Amino acid sequence: MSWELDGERPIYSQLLEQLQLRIIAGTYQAGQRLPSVRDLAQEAAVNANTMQRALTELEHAGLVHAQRTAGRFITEDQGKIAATRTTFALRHANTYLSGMQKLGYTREESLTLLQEADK
Amino acid sequence: MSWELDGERPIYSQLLEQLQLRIIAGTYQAGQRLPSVRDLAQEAAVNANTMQRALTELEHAGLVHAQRTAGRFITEDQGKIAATRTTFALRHANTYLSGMQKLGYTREESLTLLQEADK
DNA sequence: ATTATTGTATTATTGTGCTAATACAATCGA
DNA sequence: TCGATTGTATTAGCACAATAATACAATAAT
Repeated sequence: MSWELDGERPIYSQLLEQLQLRIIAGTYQAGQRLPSVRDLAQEAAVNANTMQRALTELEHAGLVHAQRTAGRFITEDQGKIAATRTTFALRHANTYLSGMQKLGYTREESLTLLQEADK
Repeated sequence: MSWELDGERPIYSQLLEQLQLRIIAGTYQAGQRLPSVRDLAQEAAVNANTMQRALTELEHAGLVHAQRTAGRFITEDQGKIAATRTTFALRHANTYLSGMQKLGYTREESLTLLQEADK
């Protein structure tokens, strides 16, 4: 899995988001040990400090916990992971609906458009 | 109508987006004259240069055109405005679907979630 | 004709995200 | 025991968004 980064938003913020996604998607399993800050930074072609910042925020979110010198570990709380997934999904839904509303689309129009939309 | 700005993304980018929205929503009608850069800047509590940058990009998008000393005017091409609206809507739809896909939701799950979602 | 307003350009300064290069304390492993 | 690896902290420098303060040419209005 690759690290997709654009110059639109702060890198640490994008890293945080993708780390959360990997936990939700199961790329990093519950209880599993994460690669070291330096390894993750190198993997993402990013400075170690920037990755460090993302991991610190990820820890504030309660999805990982650091053990001084042993490394970082994904939370074992499956419920927390599932809750995060739901939170993300609802946020996406609200973002879509409010965005469409600002364009003058009704709720129904927003739904029907989605059924036709293809990538 | 107020100018909602957060510190997440560049201000000029948010201004551009909201200007586009106002044109799409009809707050600024086709052919209508825009307030001056300085007035718009003051209204948005933003530096004139920042507003200027947003307007320049808006002009690149073809939605407005500047007349040296008379001011800026919204395009009279209704089709272009409508096309912009559709483009925005499709982008929202794709953003939603791909975002949900990254969370592991199927297309159907994404649709049903949306039907239940409330603000 | 003169004045005010328009878009536009220029220069300087500030704040911050990001990189870079280390340094240190803790502890796991050989 | 001792070296390697861990998370963490610190300092410096660069790039750029944003602010601030003007300045100028063109032209609409009076």
